[in-house]
Amino acid sequence: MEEEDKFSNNEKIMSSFTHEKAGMKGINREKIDKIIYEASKNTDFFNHEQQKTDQVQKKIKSMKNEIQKNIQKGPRFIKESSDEIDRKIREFEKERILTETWIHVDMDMFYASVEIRDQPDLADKPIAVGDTQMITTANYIARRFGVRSAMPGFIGKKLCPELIFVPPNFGKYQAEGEKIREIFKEYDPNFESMGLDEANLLVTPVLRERGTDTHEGRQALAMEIREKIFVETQLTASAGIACNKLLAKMATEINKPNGQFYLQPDRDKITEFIEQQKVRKVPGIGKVLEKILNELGVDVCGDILKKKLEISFVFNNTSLAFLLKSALGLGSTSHTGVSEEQKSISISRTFPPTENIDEIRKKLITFCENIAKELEEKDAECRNVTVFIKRGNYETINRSETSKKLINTLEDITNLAFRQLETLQPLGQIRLLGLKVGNLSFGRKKRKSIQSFLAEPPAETEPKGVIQKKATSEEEFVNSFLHTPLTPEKKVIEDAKPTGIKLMRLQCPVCGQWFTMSEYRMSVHVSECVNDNGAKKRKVSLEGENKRIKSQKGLTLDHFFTKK
Amino acid sequence: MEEEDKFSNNEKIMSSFTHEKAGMKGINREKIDKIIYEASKNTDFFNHEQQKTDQVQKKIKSMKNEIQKNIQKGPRFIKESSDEIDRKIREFEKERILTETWIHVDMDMFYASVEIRDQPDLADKPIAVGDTQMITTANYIARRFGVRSAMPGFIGKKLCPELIFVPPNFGKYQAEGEKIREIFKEYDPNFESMGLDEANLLVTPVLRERGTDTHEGRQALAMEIREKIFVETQLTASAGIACNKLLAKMATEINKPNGQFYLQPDRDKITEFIEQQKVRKVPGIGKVLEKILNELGVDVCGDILKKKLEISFVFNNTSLAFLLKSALGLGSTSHTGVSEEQKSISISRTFPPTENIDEIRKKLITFCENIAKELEEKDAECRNVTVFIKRGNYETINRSETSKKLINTLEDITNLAFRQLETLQPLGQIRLLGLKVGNLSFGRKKRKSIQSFLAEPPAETEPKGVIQKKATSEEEFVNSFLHTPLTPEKKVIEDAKPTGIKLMRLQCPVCGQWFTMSEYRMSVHVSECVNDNGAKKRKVSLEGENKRIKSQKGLTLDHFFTKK
DNA sequence: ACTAAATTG
DNA sequence: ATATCAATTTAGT
DNA sequence: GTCCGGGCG
DNA sequence: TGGACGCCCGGAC
Ligand SMILES: Nc1ncnc2c1ncn2[C@H]1C[C@H](O)[C@@H](COP(=O)(O)OP(=O)(O)OP(=O)(O)O)O1
Ligand SMILES: Nc1ncnc2c1ncn2[C@H]1C[C@H](O)[C@@H](COP(=O)(O)OP(=O)(O)OP(=O)(O)O)O1
Ligand SMILES: [Mg+2]
Ligand SMILES: [Mg+2]
Ligand SMILES: [Mg+2]
Ligand SMILES: [Mg+2]
Repeated sequence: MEEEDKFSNNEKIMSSFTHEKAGMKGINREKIDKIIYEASKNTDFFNHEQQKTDQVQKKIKSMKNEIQKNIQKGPRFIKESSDEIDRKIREFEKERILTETWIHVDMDMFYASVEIRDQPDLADKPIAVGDTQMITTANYIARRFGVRSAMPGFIGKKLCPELIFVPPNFGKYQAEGEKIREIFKEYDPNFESMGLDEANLLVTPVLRERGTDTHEGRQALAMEIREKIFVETQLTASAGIACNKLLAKMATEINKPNGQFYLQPDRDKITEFIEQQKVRKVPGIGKVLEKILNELGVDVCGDILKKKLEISFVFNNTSLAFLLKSALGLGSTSHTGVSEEQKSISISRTFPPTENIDEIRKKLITFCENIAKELEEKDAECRNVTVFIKRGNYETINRSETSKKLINTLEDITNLAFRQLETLQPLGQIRLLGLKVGNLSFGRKKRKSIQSFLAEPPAETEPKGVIQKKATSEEEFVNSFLHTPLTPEKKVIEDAKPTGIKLMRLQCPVCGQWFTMSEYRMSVHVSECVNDNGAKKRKVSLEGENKRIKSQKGLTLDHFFTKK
Repeated sequence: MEEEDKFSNNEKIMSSFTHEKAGMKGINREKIDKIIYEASKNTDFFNHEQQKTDQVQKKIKSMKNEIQKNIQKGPRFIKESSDEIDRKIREFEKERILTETWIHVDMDMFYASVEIRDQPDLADKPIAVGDTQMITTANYIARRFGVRSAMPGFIGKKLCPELIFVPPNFGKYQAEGEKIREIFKEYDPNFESMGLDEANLLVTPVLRERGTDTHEGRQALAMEIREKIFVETQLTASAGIACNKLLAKMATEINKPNGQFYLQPDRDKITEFIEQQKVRKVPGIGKVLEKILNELGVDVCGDILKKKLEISFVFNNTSLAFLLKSALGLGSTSHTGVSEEQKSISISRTFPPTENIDEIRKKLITFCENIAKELEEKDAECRNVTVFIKRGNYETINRSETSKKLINTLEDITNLAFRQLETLQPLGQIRLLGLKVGNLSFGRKKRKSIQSFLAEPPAETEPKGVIQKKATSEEEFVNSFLHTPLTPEKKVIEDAKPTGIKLMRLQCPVCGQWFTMSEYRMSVHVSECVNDNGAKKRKVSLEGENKRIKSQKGLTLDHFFTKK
């Protein structure tokens, strides 16, 4: 009974492992949640999550309060407010554009897919890429057990005792990512990439050029892109086809994996689609905002319009516009002048909680070395240095300092970093340390003029360094990059969904190689093969360590919505 | 004809020398403006003013545009907007408080008054305190010619060839200011002082205590304060009595000089008063905002309500609220928790335009010395250093830098200042140099903890200084503080206005001294004189240089309006 | 400028 | 027992 | 945090 | 011929 209560309390705790996000309907959710709760309770992590949830609940309470306060201003005020919102909606609606076509492509269970391709024995087993600490992704078999991205491995194992952990090979994913981006480039040289395994392509020009800007033509094009990806990588992708970036992205998930969904560029069709989508599916609505909206009675996007008045009382104009546009299925239809330059470089590591300041210092030194090296590689300098930690109780704290002059040397970075580390003392138990540099300048060109050089402030670091030269204990980073040779797939890949591509093992009459591809695509291959194109590309391989993928620009709402 | 055109163009140039501000009705405005224009045209100053005016005109144009755009949204939108404003007005109106009494006291032609008191020969002549460069104030005789505060002396001389320039004696004004503040303190220990010569007093407690919280009692109290001031300083003051700070201040001017105005705490009386006041009289509305409002058809405060819709389209919520509250005669009725601590210290000087960087450097050094000295005197440190210049064309530019650590030494300040000076190069012709320090900390106490001390960043100044030790060329500062002995006034001071105090030369039967005072006040003096109070105070004199008055907190709207 | 929080893959 | 890491944006101060 | 501009006496 | 000085706040970036 006590347990019961705790659990039902806990149900309100926001979970990152939403059942709304990945592609699986009608799973034994209660059982999964119960297992997660049992594995979570009484941990520092859980405790911290609870505190965060409490904060959010407080916020929600004050929001509800604010709503009541506003409602009590009387029917007149409510009328005025409603009218104002409707006016906004009309404004937004005016900007609706249905004449562009976007295709959003996203690889299926990307990391897992790569691993399965290279170890076909895994194909029919539940797998997770990662370790008992953290799962980056899981295949669809494992997902049926509730296994998710961002779930600690030990919980995944509880949910699915058969679960096999595959250590990540980041280099491979990077390489596959480059391959698909090469393909994207053919269809839209300015494609917007939102992660290694996905991109939004404005394909209106291609469609017009080909004279296939029709319902069928658009779907055929998505199919073509996906096939090309499969040919180049032996990995399946899914796609969403719609008239703007937001809808294209949201459509992608509908027929995942290895499927695609075409949302007709029709006002009514769009409404029908969007109004029944869970708000959490909207990029930009994460677990916190979802929780808030749920508490306001908003479950699916259609509810946003139903509760627009309440929403307008508690969100600022930017957020209100964002939510209304989402609910209307309105999104950016043109390429956003996205700033290409990276804005920050960071490195962080989790370790067994320690209070030992000297250990921390050593780690920080190696972080500085890493960052300094990366700055040099990228011919960059920085002005801001941020040191951040996560306490034993999962509190995170960061301290930063902005230097007046550009810096890039190990010495300068180390000095600033250590100054910040000191401000964090006394440390107590700490489980993560991180270092970030920001305010980047690339290619030490933009020295405005001689004057600014004359006026350059002196270095803010002390000449005498705390630095221990070359403490390169890089054993954390594994060397496991080499691409495992392809093992030919025997089985014909089946696809139950009508949108799936019919794939089969076919031999190229020119090069004699076997491929898993559609018949259409084989014809393409043959002509390519004559020119000795396809084969070469597949030999590309990268060298380096098995680091995590860095320099992936963060996702922003700008990608999906037009600003104003 | 050409001249004509230029002049009529020029009429649109905003003049600081508004005819609305000081107390004089129906003067030969055209003639005055013409003279000012003739003296101004073809000067760098005028050219710069014109550029600023052009900028404002551009802004006004875009505002009018915005208004049109909004109006064209249709009657429905206009209705909604109007309703929203009316709702706001109703909200504001709810907070109206009529039960407090504020008395705002302001010395008449303050500096001039002091000079005339000490040189009674000047009493019947037009005088201006200042020099051919700049007039700080003028007596009422000179004002009739159009002579104004902030007017350059040579223009004043053109307007009034008889004008006599009296060099300022800042020390005296400071001393007189202290005297009146002593008096204010008796009536409201928390009085809010807005300048040397004025203050807002919340006198409700005194009135209640005395049982004189009536129309008559309030006016009598103002009279009493003014009389006391006259006794202590031989200077006349005017007063405004109203239910909030804003109205009290605005009321003060009505019967200036040597008069007072009582605005009854009655909704209708207030409306009648405020709606006919020129907007420029509202503290916070200066020449730019006045110009903008005028162009929108707003001349007097009543027009604000007439044009509230248009105003709401082009001003943000803060400004809109400010304007609406002004128009409603709503102001703060309680003491604002005003931050007492000074926020910045600055020094600046105008000189014949020069390009000589070394001269500038020398000046900057002496400024640094001044500032460092002042910091020491005030037991203060600073973090921000700002260097600013005014170019030959009156453009002003400032460059600032915030150090991570508190500084107060001559060396540190000099180094930061020079770094900023360099960023201003190439200087070109420059007519003013200034130095400001901000982010002040007083009484080097608030060292938060040991950690913050440990983490203190190293000094950001170079040890090797550009400093030339002791370049104390202080010949700019004149030693002219000694209080000129009082010359007894012969004439009986006349007062035409009913609110004026009947003043006459009276001899005290106790001390035998002659005073200019009312009979009522003489009775008070006699008893004071027995206790040897009044006499002593008058002997107080300050020592020091004839510097400008510093450390006078800037005026902010907070003083008059309630926030939120 | 600095800090915390939210979000994405 | 065991809860990532890189990157970005926004809002508050 | 920096810079500009408006405002007041 | 020639147009001050010291202080404050708010907005934009
Ligand atoms: N929280 C995370 N932490 C670290 N890596 C992640 C995380 N989420 C996703 N990734 C990595 C692993 C994924 O394979 C890859 C692409 O993410 P994503 O497209 O969202 O899922 P997925 O490709 O694994 O499955 P699917 O797209 O089929 O739902 O990014
Ligand atoms: N630009 C300026 N504007 C106003 N006053 C200034 C200026 N520069 C210096 N001062 C000084 C001189 C004034 O005597 C003193 C008080 O200002 P203020 O009360 O506005 O005018 P005033 O006391 O001279 O005349 P009155 O109050 O009778 O209109 O501040
Ligand atoms: Mg994916
Ligand atoms: Mg993805
Ligand atoms: Mg005055
Ligand atoms: Mg005054």
